[in-house]
Order: sequence, then structure tokens, then C-alpha cells
Amino acid sequence: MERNIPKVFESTTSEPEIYKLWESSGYSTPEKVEEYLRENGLNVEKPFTITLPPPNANGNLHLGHMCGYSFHDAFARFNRMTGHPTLLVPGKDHAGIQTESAFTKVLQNNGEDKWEMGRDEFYKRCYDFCMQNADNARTQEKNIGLSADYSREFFTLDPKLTKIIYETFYKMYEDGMVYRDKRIVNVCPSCKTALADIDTDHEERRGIFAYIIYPLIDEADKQLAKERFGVEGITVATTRPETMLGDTAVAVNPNDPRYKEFIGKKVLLPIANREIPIIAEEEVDLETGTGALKVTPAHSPVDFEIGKRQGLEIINVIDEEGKMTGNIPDRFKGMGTTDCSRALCGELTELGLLVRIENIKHEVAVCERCGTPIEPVISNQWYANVEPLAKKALEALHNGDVKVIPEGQQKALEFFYENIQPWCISRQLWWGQRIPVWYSGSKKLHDWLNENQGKTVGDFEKEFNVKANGTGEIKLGEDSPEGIWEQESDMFDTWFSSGQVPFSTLGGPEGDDYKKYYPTQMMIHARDILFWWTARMIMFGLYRTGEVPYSTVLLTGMILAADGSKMSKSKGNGIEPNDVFQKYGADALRLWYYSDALPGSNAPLREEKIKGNRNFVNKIWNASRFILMNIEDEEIEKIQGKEVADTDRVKATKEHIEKVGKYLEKYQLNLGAETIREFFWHELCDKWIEEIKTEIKDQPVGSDLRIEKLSELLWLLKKNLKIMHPFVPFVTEAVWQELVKLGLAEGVLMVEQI
RNA sequence: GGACGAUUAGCUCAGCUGGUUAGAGCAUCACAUUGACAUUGUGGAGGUCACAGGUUCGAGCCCUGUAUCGUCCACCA
Repeated sequence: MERNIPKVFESTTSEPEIYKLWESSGYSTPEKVEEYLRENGLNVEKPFTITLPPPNANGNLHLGHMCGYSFHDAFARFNRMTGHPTLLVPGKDHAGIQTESAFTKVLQNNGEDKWEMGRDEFYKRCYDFCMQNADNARTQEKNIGLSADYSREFFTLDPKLTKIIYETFYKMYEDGMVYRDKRIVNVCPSCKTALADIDTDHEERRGIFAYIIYPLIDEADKQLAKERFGVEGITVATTRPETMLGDTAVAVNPNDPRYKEFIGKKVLLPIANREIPIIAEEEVDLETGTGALKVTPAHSPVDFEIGKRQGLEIINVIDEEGKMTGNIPDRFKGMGTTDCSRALCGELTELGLLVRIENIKHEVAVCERCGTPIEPVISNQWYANVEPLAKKALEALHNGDVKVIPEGQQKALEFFYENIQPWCISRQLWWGQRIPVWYSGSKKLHDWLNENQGKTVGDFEKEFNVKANGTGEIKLGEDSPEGIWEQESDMFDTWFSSGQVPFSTLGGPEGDDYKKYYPTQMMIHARDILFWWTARMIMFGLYRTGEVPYSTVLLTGMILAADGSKMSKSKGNGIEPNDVFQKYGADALRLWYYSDALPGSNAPLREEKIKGNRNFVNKIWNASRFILMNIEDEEIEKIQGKEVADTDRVKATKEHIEKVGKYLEKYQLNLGAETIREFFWHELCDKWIEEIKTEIKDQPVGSDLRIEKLSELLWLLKKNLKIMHPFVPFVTEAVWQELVKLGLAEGVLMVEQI
């Protein structure tokens, strides 16, 4: 008969309508699902919760985000359809340094200046900027069909969340886990903030390797050196000549026969004209350079450690913007490091102390965000000693309280915990959560007293010839205490807050949602932020709640361009999510991703593949359409009440559903996707529909045989729609609603039980 | 330097605790069909499962080694 069902599933128009239906149903809210289950006398299982990775609030979502969410959504839908009140918690991340630099650029393009604007105004404007982008991201999330509970959407800078982050900090402070320390830290001269080691990348850059003679002091030593090396000094090799102004020693290996006699002697540091000792250090490699290492504790992490062991003086010669500073000849002051290096090499050549310069390629630490080479600088920062937390996290991994998929990545995480370093949690930014600390008098006073143990406020006043106006002690809290207190200007590292989202988004350890939905069940995120994020979430979870925040971490890979290269804006080989939605629809994209993107491995995206999946989506639509068009109006009533016999087809379908369920429980979406496609297409469509076509051929409308066969067919269709729904929610729901229109089904497929 | 992973059809990849003739999608070839389906159906061709050893009644899967590629970690001046 004629029924007005379009021949093609129009994803562009249907998908938004279906999403609206889901929204108005309210079933993204777990309480609503629970209510539904109870009203229908269905089993209510344990809640199923996932905190969604909040995208950075400063930009658009890319395909990787979308596809990641399609994973979350598949598990959520499956759980919702198997009796679990299901909660996907959506949110947006303020993403500290990244947003700050992005918004600074926006301002620059407007001809505005961050420094003129000032801290408060910047914060306000940046907030608005984020809110705008967040709207955008939210729309995109909905496009992929994400059944998240937007009534619970969070922003990481929401005061409610910040309160919980601060509580964690206070607790850590009381437990002696956070402290100020003067250490060598990575500073990005462009972003002008400290960075944790993990926030740096290593890149191969071209550089120089300069051989410089440090003349010996004593005549006898000079003679010996002359005989042995042909020059009256020790030759050191360095990739950074400018740091020589801060040298406080030359280190040699005690087992190195070339230098044995010189240990304990002194050399004259050229240009700076300071005497520095030659010291013995096991770590010095005999093979590298000349075997003699210049030691600059202030500007090299290795040297810093050596300096600490040997009690060397620390001389700062480079500031946080990468400019020469400190107690150095005036002509170098304020120079950039590269210019200074060049100038020094020139002067050394004139002095006859520069042996040669080699051009080399070497690994350089660069800022993960902007690629600027890192400047190691000594400075006071807030640190968190996370070692005890790492130990607990490691235990949790060993106990199997948390499982990482794929397994290989779990080992990487264990390795990270085993080698964990103090975490620098302060950032010199304006955007983020301000560290809730006040210093009596000034921060400078506090730090000075801290690093000069035994000295007094009076000593400080003398040293700097100022009035201290305080005691240098610290008070925690957001509001200014009585008296003269200086507020901490630094912000928390953004991971300090995102590391707590599994409980901070549920209201913290006292929250109602927390009591009901914590610990969550899964965490799904991109592999490349394993250490930044999951590592911290597990530690914070154990620390604040005594429980792991989730039992399974599923890592996703990256989506690559068709040729296997990374998608990037500069290469122009990226694919816009909206183009994919327009051309093929969300279901097709989802199904492609499930099939091709295995946990932890990257997936090259080919358009043909999405097209193939689009054809399958359309197949679902058309098979359903065929069935609907074969059922005559007068047959509907009879079919409604008809029990279906346990035919081979019915049996096979039941087995199939069980099989797919098992795949989902084992997180094997690829096998699930393959199985539903195979079964629906090649069993139901190719075989069974064809069989039934012949079985009911020439049977009069309303006859028992027709009713029996059509009922069976309808049963098969519905069962298939349900089990396919987690994978291709839009088209299955669209078909379901067609059934509802005819009175052959009820409600919303989203909460139908499989 | 260390850790982890990969190597299976022309391409992209599956293959669960080892069990007959090793699978899918796309591409390709032949035939059929205008059907519920921007098609679809049926059938075919295509693989020494990187290499070399070993364990086993039996190995794509387990063990040892080699090669190539990739990712992450690391302070080599």
C-alpha cells in the first residue's frame, strides 16, 4: 500500500528532529530513566556514569572530539537500554594557558593589549569569549547525538567547582604535600609562565656546540695542561655559551685519566673573570665533548642537581623572558640569549679562548603550546609532592581497581607513576583559578625567608632596604585577611582542576550527585593526555574520596588524514565535522569510527568508508520502510497483539543480541559494529526478508499466514533496531517513530530495553 | 638511552583463553536485477599471516632472536 515514507533517510533534516525528541523526552537525565523503569515495572540496575572530557572552551570541536563522544554515547545508550539510570556529565574546560594565549591573540588582532587592559578586565573578556565558544561546542556535541545531561553541564571555573579544587589544595597544604620551593623550572619566554616538565615537548633543532678554554690559575697546572692538551686550560664544550656567565664549576669524571690531577684545582672563568673549581662528578660522560662539563646550576636541570649535591653557588644570568640579567658585565645585560651567545663567542675568539664551533642538531625542550624553546630558570613556585599519591595509584592499577585499555598503555602509566617528580602547579597566568593564598607583607618576603633559613624579617629589611610590613607567613583562603597581606598572583595549572572533575562535577565528596553517581564507571579520552589527565584523576580521586574515580579507562586514538598523516590546519588536510554531517550524517560517522578506531590506535579517515556506512544506514531505513509498506492498515490491530513463535529466525536473533551485548561489555565496539552490520544486512535483509516475501506472496490481506509472518518480521525489526541503537541512534529512532505513528510501537527507542 | 606497540589480501584493518579449507570493508572481475534500498543481489580472483629458530598432536596467536616502522618517556653538556 501507499505510505508516505521517503525513499532515502535524510540525515540532515531528520537528525536534528530526532535530537529534539530526545531532549524533550528528558531521558538524558538518569532520574527520568529511573522513573520510566519503575513505572513500567522494569529492573532498575546500578547507575552508569561517565564524566565527559570537557573540550577546551576556546575553540571549535574537531572530528576527534566528535568521534570520542560517539564512544561515550554508545556505552551510555547501551547501559540506558539495559536498566541502568545513565548519566553523561558534559562540560567545558577553561584550559588555562591554552585559552590565555588564544585569547591574547584574538585581542592582538583587535589591536588591543592585554597588559593595558589589566588582569580583571582580561578575565572578564576571556570569560565571555569562552562562553560564546562553549555554545558552539555544545551544538556540535548534539550533532553527533550525544545523550548527555545538559542540566548538569559544568564549566571548570564555576565557583562551585573552584570551591572543591580549593578544598583539595587546603587539604594538601595541611598534609604537607604542597609547598613553595626554589628550583629550576621550565619557563616559556613567550607565554611567560612556568611549565611542568610534562608540558614541554622535545624537538630536534639546529644548534651549536662551542669548545671554550677555561684557563687554569696555577702555573704548575698550566704547564701540565699545556703538555697534555696543548693549551693552558681545560676545554669545555657547550651548546649554550651564554650560560657560561653563570658557571660556578667545571665537572669532570673522577675516573677520567685526562683530568685526574686537576680535580680540586681552579680555573678562571673567562669574561666573567671569576675563579671556579674543578670538581669530580660520576655522571659526567667521558665521551661527550671534551669530557669536561661546565656547570651552570641556575640554567640547566642537570647542573642544578650537581650544584645541589656539591653545594655550588647559583648564579642567575637569564630572566624569565629569556633576557640576560644579574651580576654580569653591563654590555650583555638585557640581551637575548642568542645575541649574547654570539657576542660572547666573538669576544672569546679575540681572547684566543674559542677553539671551534660545531654545527649540530640536538633535542631541545620547547613549550608544548607555542613551540618556543624553554628557558630553564631558577624560581619560586608552588609544588605538589604527588609521590605518595602515585604510590596509591600504582597499587590501584596493580589491584585491578582501574584498568586501562589497551593494556600496553597501562604499563606506560605505571612507568609514569614509578618515576613521578614533584609537580609544579603554579602558572604565571591571568586565566584560571587563582591559588588561594595570602602572604603577610609580601610574597618576596616569604620566599626570601624560605630560602634563607635562619634569617629574620629584620635581615630582609636590611638586605633590601625596605620595610617588610609583615611576617612573611602564609594564610590560605580566598578573601583577604585583616592587615597587610599580598595576594598570590599565580594561577593553578589547569590540570590541577581538570584532574578533579570526576568528583568536582558531582558536587564534591558531600554532593548529592556524588553520593549517587560516584565512582563513575568509565573514562574515555585521547591517548595523548594519559599522563596529564588520567594520571592526575586517579591520584586526586584516591586522595579526596578514597576511591578510584572510575574502573575503566578507554583510550582513543587520533583521526588521521586519508594518507595516514596528521590532520592539521597548516597542511589544510583537515576534515570539517559539519561537512561530514551534511554529506553523510552522524550515524554514518559513528559507525565508521566504531569499526575502524580501535582503542589506542589511530584511524585514517577515508570518505569512501563513511559513504559505505551511510549506505548501511540507508539500508536500515529502507528495509524498515519495506516492512511498513507491506503492513496494511486493517492488519495493524491483529499484529499488535500477536505473539511471535520461536522460529529459527527468532532464535538466531536472540543469540545475535547476546553476542553484541557481550562485545559492548568488553568494550569491543569494532566487533559489535561489524556484527550488527553483518546480521542486519546479510541475514535479515538478504535472507529473511526475501524468504518472507515469498512466504506471503499471493496471500490475501489479513490472512492468518500474513499476520504470522508480518508479526515475526516486525519483531525481528524491532529487536534489531534496539541492539543497533547504541551504534546508529538516529536512524533507528527515526524508524521507531514511524512505527509509533502506525501504532506498532510506543514511546522512545532511547529507553526501550534491549 | 629506555619503555610500549605494530608488521595478515591492491588499500585500511579485524582475528576472543592456540583447534578444520585465515576474515571484513573499500577497490577489482563476471553475471543478475529496477526491486524496499542515493542501487542492490549472487559468485569469483586475490594471503609462505615481516624473517629465522623453538614449544606443541596442532601456531596468525605462545617462547627466543633479527629486521623495518611508529608512539611515548629520558638531564646527555
